[in-house]
Amino acid sequence: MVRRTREEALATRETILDAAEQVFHDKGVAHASLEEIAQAAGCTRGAIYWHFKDKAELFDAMMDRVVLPVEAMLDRAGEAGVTDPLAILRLATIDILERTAKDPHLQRVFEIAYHKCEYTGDAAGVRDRHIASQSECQGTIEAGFRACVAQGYLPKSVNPKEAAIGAMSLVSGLIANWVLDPKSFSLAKHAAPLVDTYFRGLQSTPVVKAAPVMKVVKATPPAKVLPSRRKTA
Amino acid sequence: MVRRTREEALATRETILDAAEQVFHDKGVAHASLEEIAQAAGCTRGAIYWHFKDKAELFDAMMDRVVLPVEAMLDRAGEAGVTDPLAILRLATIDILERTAKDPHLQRVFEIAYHKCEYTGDAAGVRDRHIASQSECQGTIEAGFRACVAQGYLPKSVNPKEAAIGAMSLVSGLIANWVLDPKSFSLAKHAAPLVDTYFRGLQSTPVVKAAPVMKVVKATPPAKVLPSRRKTA
DNA sequence: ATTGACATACATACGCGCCTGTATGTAAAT
DNA sequence: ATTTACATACAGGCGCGTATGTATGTCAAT
Repeated sequence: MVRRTREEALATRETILDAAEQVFHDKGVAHASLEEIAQAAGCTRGAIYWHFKDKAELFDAMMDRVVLPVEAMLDRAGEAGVTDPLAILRLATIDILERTAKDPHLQRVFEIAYHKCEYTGDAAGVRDRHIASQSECQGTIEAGFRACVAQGYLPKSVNPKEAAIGAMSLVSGLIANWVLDPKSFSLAKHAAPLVDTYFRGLQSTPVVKAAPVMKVVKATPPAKVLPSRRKTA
Repeated sequence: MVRRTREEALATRETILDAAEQVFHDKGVAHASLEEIAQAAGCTRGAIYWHFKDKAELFDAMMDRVVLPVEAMLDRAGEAGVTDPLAILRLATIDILERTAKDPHLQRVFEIAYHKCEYTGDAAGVRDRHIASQSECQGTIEAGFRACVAQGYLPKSVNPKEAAIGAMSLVSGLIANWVLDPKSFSLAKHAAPLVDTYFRGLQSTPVVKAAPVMKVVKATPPAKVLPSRRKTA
């Protein structure tokens, strides 16, 4: 009755990860007990403690299983494209959104990461991991936009870092809002148009760049003082 | 030593809310115990249970204190503007971001809402509340964009709902990413340019709108079949 | 203006369930 | 025979909800 071969052990490990994904999604990470997860996996807590040190390590393993492939994909998109990096960025961005719209696995994990998990001090590893992941992704996209500017696909006035921040925020915001309430709108339908809208905005960036100019006027007279609305108390 | 007048009671209520905000932020909502909150507030759990039914109600009250004013502000922006609704939307959007960049109070609450709180089944009220809030906000913005299209501030080809989804996602994504790691970029500096980028994208929306056209050709020969990506399941 | 009765605004104490971590048992694989 | 891959058993703590205690504020009646 009990299974013991190496591959069977790996199978139960995967089963536990599946169960964790399910229970984390239903109850939230903090409120999920290892007993529930074991029950969902058809084993006991003993099996979980054999494969993982504690809940945090289980969570990490569960995330890795899904996030690592996605990150690898993004990296490949970043390194390969020398021809038309803008199109590559566009496709990669839309691809993530459409992939999310289709894959229930991705949906669950994104929902856990965005809405069922507390980035708190005790499990700081989780938070650091997310930050690092974001930061890396951010860097990749920024490099892409830099290439776009260098090769003339975007105006010189575009700030690559800023463009990357906007793109990341738009995409992560879309995913977070959609998984929170999937019936509020169709991610599949709006993904490409919205990304295109943002990219068109980048292409039409004006050439002002007024910031670095120093001392345009020595002393500005207080002509029309705007009504200050501070004091939120 | 003990305080009993009405206003003193209200004061301790506020103190408890402050403490809850602090502890929720530090430990996460699920991991925060009422004992910790009471200790931070300089009282006992008895006081908390006097003012609030349980942790969920305490959380709700804490959020209300900050969110309600913001929502009220948004509503005012939505109803008032008949002249140039696009400018009003732009200002309101940027205002929320800049206000967030300045107000530590808002920052903490946003960080709690986005990263320190599990939208799980047991406290479904929290999730529903967030969804309702988002939905209302979404509707307000959508109405604004609709007015923009009607008054010619945006092309007819702009889909107001889609535009609102994008705006909401961009803003919430920006806030979520920034509060997660405030030193990764300056929200105050990039807020206005990024919003403007998105709005420029909307203004330059092409006039395709191919969807509503019916039966252009009776039977389309499969000349070049695009890879269909429907099937959201 | 006192006084008593009642409500208010908490503090304290208790019981309970749940969950965690570990220690131990055990049968099959190697 | 030893290790693997779990299942079972045990001890402990923590946090929640509630019940109860209590000192003060409030207010009407006198």
